[in-house]
Order: sequence, then structure tokens, then C-alpha cells
Amino acid sequence: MEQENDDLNDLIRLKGHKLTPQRKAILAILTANQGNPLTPEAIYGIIKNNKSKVGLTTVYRTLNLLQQIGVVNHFHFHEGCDRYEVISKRHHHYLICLRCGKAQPTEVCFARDIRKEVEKTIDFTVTDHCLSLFGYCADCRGET
Amino acid sequence: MEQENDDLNDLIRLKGHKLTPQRKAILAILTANQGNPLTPEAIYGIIKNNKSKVGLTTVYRTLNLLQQIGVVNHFHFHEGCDRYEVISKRHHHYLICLRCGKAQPTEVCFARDIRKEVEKTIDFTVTDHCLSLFGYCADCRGET
DNA sequence: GGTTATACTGAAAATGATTTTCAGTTACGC
DNA sequence: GCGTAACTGAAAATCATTTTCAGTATAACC
Repeated sequence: MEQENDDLNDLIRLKGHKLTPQRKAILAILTANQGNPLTPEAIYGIIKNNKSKVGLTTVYRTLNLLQQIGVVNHFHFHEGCDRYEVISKRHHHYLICLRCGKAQPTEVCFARDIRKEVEKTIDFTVTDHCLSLFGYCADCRGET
Repeated sequence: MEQENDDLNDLIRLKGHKLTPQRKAILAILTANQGNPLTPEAIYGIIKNNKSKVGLTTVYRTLNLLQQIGVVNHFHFHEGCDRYEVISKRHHHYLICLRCGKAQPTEVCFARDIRKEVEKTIDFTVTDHCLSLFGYCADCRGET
């Protein structure tokens, strides 16, 4: 995990940005939470729970930077705010429960097929996609 | 088109809500813009360009109502605001150009396959999904 | 067709997420 | 080590959206 972070830390420098303690802290939190995309507010909360001290502004700015250099992805869970996660080797999407709000990852994705199909019919080059599935998790399905 | 609106207007009453001129106006704008999901602000702008006068608050409230009774859908185009469209018989998704921002609909969708595949591996009932494809349209592909 | 309760509307204020500003601080190339 | 350009954080600004509340209008009832 430390190893992993070293790589990502190096990437920040490689892309011409400064490696500050704030950026390291945010990246560490994100890598410790793979499979659990976090809101900026949640990241800020985790930082406050540790001794560290990073402004919320910096959390937003760092997430934008990390997204720009291709380290993190963001998701919309119909919540009014975005969630961020480090991009992992295994492409995945989320199943969001409409009752309890919990999100669980799934590796099921037909993006390649969709892309191929789209590009066959429309003159458009697909480079990215965003898929979220909504429904009810095992715990919530039975409830009224 | 008028015919179509009559059906939707009736639905508002059927679901126990009052049919006000404001709601009729907003629904008319939405039905006149199928295949072109609009932001609340855009709807408000169109209303102002006509003689009509509807508050922005009412636009938001009406969109929520229409969504609740299953008349409209909303989309996220990574813009910071949602877009709304009347639900049509033909299920579709959008291709959003990362340069010019234009969105074009496509009927390509593997939702049924994705759902089946997900439910085979995870104990989760999928009821809805949200898919957006990003990339470059024919006009923008060549540009620097 | 008039009356009335209740739902609806609009302006302004409140909220919540995010961005900008700006003065002070720090990483890192030299 | 030094200097500069990039970075940070607090406060203010912005933008989308929701709430509040007093006034208004729909449609159910007579």
C-alpha cells in the first residue's frame, strides 16, 4: 500500500506539480479506501480525525488536480455531491441502494460493447463513460 | 404534440395534483424538446422569452413533481446541474462532447444485459440505471 | 355559478456544494 | 541555502437548489 502510494506520489511530481504533505495525506486516504468512493467532505472529516490539518478548499483543489492527471475518477450517486476514488486496474461501477444509500462495486460492464455499437451508428468517438445502477440491496429489498 | 400534452396534463390531475398554467407551460416546453434535455435555468429562460411568467422556484418544484409522478427523467452531464426530459417510449442515453458540450441521443443500451449479469453475481435488485458516454463529436474530433 | 379549503406560486432568504480571492507559506530547481 | 513560482487556508463569492411565508388560484362542493 505504501509502495502503491509512492508510485502515485511520484506521478504528481512527474506531471510537474509539487508534492505537499496535504496532497500526500489526501492520496493516502483515497488509496486506503479503494472500492469506497469518498465525498470531499468525508475526506476532510477523516483528515480532521487524524492529527493532520488540511483545509476543505485544498481537498477540493487536490481532487481536481488528481482527476486532471488521471489518478482519480468521480462518481455521481444522485446525492448532490460527487464521490472520488483512485482509478484501479479493475474497471468497475457501483450499485447504489435507493433505500439505505450504500454503494457496492461490481465489475460488470458492457462499455466496450456499447462503445463499439455506438461508433458503428454515430460519428462520435467515445473516450469515457459513467454508469451507475440503482435498486435495492439484499438488506433493504424486503422492507416496506 | 398537443394531443400528447393532453395526456400528460391529465396525468398530473390523475395523480391528485392541480393543473396550473405554470405546470402546463413547463410541460409544453419539455415535450417540445424531446431528445434535448434541458436545465431548469434553460426552461426558465424559454419561459421568459415567451410572454409567460413563471418563477424559477416553480420550475424546480414542477420538475421534482414531474419526476415523482414518472413523467420526466433527469441526466447528469458532469456540468454541475441536472437536465430534464420527458420520458419517451424509446429508451436512450446521451453522447456528450467534451469539447463543445453538445449532447446527442443514442438508443444503444445494454442495460438489460448488465442487469442480468449483475443479478447473477450479486444479491441486488436493479431497478434503474444512469449511463452517459463522453468523447468527441464529428465536428470537434479534429481540433487541437 | 359562487364559495371555500387546500394546494400552489413567487420573492426573498437560507442552504449546501464548490470556486475564487488574496495574503502568507513552502517545495524544490538552481 | 535562496528565490521564485506554486501551494495553502480562511473568508468571501458563486451557483444550483430548497425553504419560508404571505398571497393567490384551482377544483371540489354546494
